[in-house]
Amino acid sequence: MTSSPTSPTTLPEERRQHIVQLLNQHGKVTVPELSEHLDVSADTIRRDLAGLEQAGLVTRVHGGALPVKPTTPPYKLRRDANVDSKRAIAAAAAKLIQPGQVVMIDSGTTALEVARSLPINLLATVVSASPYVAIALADYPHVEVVMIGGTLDKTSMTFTGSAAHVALSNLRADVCVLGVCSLHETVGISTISLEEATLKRLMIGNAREVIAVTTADKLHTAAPFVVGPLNQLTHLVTEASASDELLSPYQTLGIQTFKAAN
Amino acid sequence: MTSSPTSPTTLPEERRQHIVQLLNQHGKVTVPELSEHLDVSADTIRRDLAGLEQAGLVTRVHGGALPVKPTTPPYKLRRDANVDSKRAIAAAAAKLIQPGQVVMIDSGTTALEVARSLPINLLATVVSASPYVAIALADYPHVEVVMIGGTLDKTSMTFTGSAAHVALSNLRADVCVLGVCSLHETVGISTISLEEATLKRLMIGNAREVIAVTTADKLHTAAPFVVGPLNQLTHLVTEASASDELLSPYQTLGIQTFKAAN
DNA sequence: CATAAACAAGCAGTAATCTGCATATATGGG
DNA sequence: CCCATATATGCAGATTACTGCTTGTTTATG
Repeated sequence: MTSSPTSPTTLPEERRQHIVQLLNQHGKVTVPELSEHLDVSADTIRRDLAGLEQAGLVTRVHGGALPVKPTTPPYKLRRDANVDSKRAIAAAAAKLIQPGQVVMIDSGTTALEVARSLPINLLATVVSASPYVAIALADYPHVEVVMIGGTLDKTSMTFTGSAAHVALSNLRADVCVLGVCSLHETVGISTISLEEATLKRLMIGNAREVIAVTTADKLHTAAPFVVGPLNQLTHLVTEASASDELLSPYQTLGIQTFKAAN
Repeated sequence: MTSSPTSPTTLPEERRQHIVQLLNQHGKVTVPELSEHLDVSADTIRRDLAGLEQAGLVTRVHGGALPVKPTTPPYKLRRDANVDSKRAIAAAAAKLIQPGQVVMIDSGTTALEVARSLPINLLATVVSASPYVAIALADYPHVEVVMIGGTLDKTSMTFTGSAAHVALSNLRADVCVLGVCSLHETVGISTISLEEATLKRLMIGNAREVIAVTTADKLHTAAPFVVGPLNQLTHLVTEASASDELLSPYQTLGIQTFKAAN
């Protein structure tokens, strides 16, 4: 039976890591699916899942496994995380927007709060690729809302793809409000997906001023996909709890830094 | 692609999480509605609800379930009195959507309810110019959401303008779900704004089938801006209360008419 | 009070799971 | 080189979970 000429030896541990990866990537895994994909029997998969649950890496359910944290999309979880500090940051950033400007607002929870913090009578044009931003500004009588269309990326709730790329390429804004994933002194601006990085790069390139809004825990960290160097930022708004030491690299680059009134 | 021909499977536990999510989102859930939406029998739903109540996640009531704590749902569109009849119309229209199709969904509250009534494991591509539709479908694992960008028209909550025009011109859909403003035997399809009429005309022209969804009070009425003749419609879904007399003009045109199970 | 819908309990078929056991595949000592 | 041991895997039978259907009962509503 097991007479495959070259047995591509897959280590058990390697296979288990693969299961965890598939789960995080796909949101769920089923036993038959894994059995076929990894070319082992369903029993082996079940034993793997039992071990992974013991290790706290998956939640075992009848028929397969789900992520440990409830399967609600990542975005909805983040929505409720540190809303207060994000709102304080957003309020500080909103003051930097001048009447009459064309403003790009990134996706991401902090950037969304900036949209919500804008004064209700503001006269402006707001460009965004996030449906939440569009809905948040629907009641603003003097704001013209321009949406970047495309394919919905469900983890970041942003419209992406070539259509978004084309639409963004033909725009020129006064200000861009960037919801930053990670900022690092030497790595620069970075984020967790390639598509996101590409779009952020376009937004930065097509705006005169770039305001980065971020919680303090994102400072001095890095993510896989690099957007560009730090000196493309013109303003940085973060929490009051951020130490001066953390902010000094940005100030030496000529970036205006602001702390939220926490 | 490693796509097997078997239909995408939904884990029981996954389905229960969906129920909780729908409950928090809608403020209430009914057994028939969940049965339709999740594509399982009413008995299974009842068993799910019993288990969820045991776990303290829902409060079981006759006919469905309510949140554990009597919260006021943040449901902005709820002030609309005929939500229930719109939802019934939407449920009937959703049955006309076949797996694998490319579906255009118009803006408007009834069309939005169609999106919300689609079975959760539907495999499809949905094109829309409404941010609410995009958000409603964000949790559908096998639906690709394509957004038509443009300038936000705040009265209809649709993205319009030349950008939307261009994006719609380059699309070809299997079916279009049209939220109709007015239908009249001699005037045809009409609506209240020029921009809306233009976009609806484009959507109709680029879809193989056109399903109009509308409450009965819109039948035999007219609005200022004409979209096109009635015979461009292929299906019409309306309330159970609509008289046969009202529907006969459409049937003689070869339009398939459906009444919601009210 | 009558009717239709919703419910609960039980039954049967299918799929998933669990348990014990036999067979490989190293790994290291004699 | 041979063998004992631990680990990993697959298989077979018993058990459990899930689902839809049927029957009789309860609940809501006009």
